[in-house]
Amino acid sequence: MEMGEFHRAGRSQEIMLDARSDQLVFLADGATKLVIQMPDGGEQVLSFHFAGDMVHVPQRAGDRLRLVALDDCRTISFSTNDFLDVAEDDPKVLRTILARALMALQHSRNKAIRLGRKAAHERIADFLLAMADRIGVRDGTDIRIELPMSRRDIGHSLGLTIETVSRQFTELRDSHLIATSGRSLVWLHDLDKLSVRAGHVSDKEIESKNCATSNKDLASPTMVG
Amino acid sequence: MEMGEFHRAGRSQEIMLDARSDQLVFLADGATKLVIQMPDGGEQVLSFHFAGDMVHVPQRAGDRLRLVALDDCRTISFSTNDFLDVAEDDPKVLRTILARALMALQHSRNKAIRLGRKAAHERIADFLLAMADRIGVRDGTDIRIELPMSRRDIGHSLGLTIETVSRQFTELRDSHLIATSGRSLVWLHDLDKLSVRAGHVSDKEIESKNCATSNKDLASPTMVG
DNA sequence: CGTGCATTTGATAGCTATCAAAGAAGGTGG
DNA sequence: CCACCTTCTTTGATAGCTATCAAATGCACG
Repeated sequence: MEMGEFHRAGRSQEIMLDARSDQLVFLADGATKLVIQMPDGGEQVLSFHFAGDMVHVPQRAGDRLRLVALDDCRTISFSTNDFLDVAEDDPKVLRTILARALMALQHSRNKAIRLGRKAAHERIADFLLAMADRIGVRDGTDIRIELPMSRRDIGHSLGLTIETVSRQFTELRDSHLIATSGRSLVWLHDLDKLSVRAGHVSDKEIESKNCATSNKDLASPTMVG
Repeated sequence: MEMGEFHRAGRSQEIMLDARSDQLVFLADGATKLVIQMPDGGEQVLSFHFAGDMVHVPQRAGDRLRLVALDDCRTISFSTNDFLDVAEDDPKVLRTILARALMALQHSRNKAIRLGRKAAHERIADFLLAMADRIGVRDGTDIRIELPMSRRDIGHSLGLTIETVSRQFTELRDSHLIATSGRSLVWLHDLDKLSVRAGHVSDKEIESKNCATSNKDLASPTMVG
């Protein structure tokens, strides 16, 4: 088997993969999006990935699927079969890969849940909470997020237009649930209210929560990408 | 490790799983749906499954996720960890499981693609093509499908209301692309035109196809469930 | 400091959800 | 075998939401 292939890519550069076989890509650093080009010219973002993530890129859809860097990033990619051939000696590795695949499946299912419910404000709130989980950092009582993706990417990920995404951000800003600065900085002021807006929990659940369990226990379907 | 648990279930009965751990369910016979109960009372169908399918039901969402029989079916379920503990001796089994998980991931991604694009007629056409792939049988020049799920299930799967699903069926019937009988029988008259309506291929691609490759070669993202 | 691109804002049209009611389908008991 | 009854499906009218089209503003970069 060959060694994995190392790649570096800058903002909006495609990460070129061997189209001759299924690929397993490990993202060492940075952020990427997996996009599919639709016949009508549109684009759909299937998932976002961050440092440490594993991405499976099937061969079948080769020419239509693209892995694109959202910022400077480094990757190592393998042919899935080659990788598994080697991993057969070590069941632990296989199980790790399987666990990651099942996690990716959960994320994808959660994405489907989001897209299946139509309200734009729910999708945006859910997206922000998912990003907070993934790349958010505490900043006083807020959660600060530096979004590596554009409004367009967000829209393509959530099945919304860029204008609708923007309007939802504005609405969240007017409601004092978030603050923004520039294109990429977002502060989440109130995770509870965002959870309500995301449709994860009802108002009542939030009320009772204040005197009981932590937010983590009530965690609902969130997702990355 | 314990042996897998056998289950039988009839139409709309829930298949009870051990909530103490992730479960791997093998569907020996029949059809099932994996549904999640939303806080607002709504339901979202994550996937449909048929004889031979493997379903992964994560523990985390235990009380909200339900595996429900669409007709008489038999299943064997295992704790994922227990199953993998045994499978470690046999890398082939692990790889098979992994391959199935990656396939489920592809299906889920394709579902996300469907839901991400808003047009109801595209979702319905895509759904019918996916079902044709899965459980369709040739019937002269048609493909005949016996749908085990209700219009409500279809709607919950596609993020549409039951009324919209019904209207789309009516429209396809009026366009002579399909015929129906009773609640569950559907005949697909023209896969090419359905592919166009599903947004898989453009009109031009269909025209050129008639003197070149088979439909399979042009296969686009379709999915099961 | 200007230039190009991303984002925001506004007005309108189209699509789907919702509400309401009629019409089939399949199952049950007489 | 038929009438009934429940449930599912179909059809219709309306309101609400989001896409689309158009234009202005803001941001980042050279």
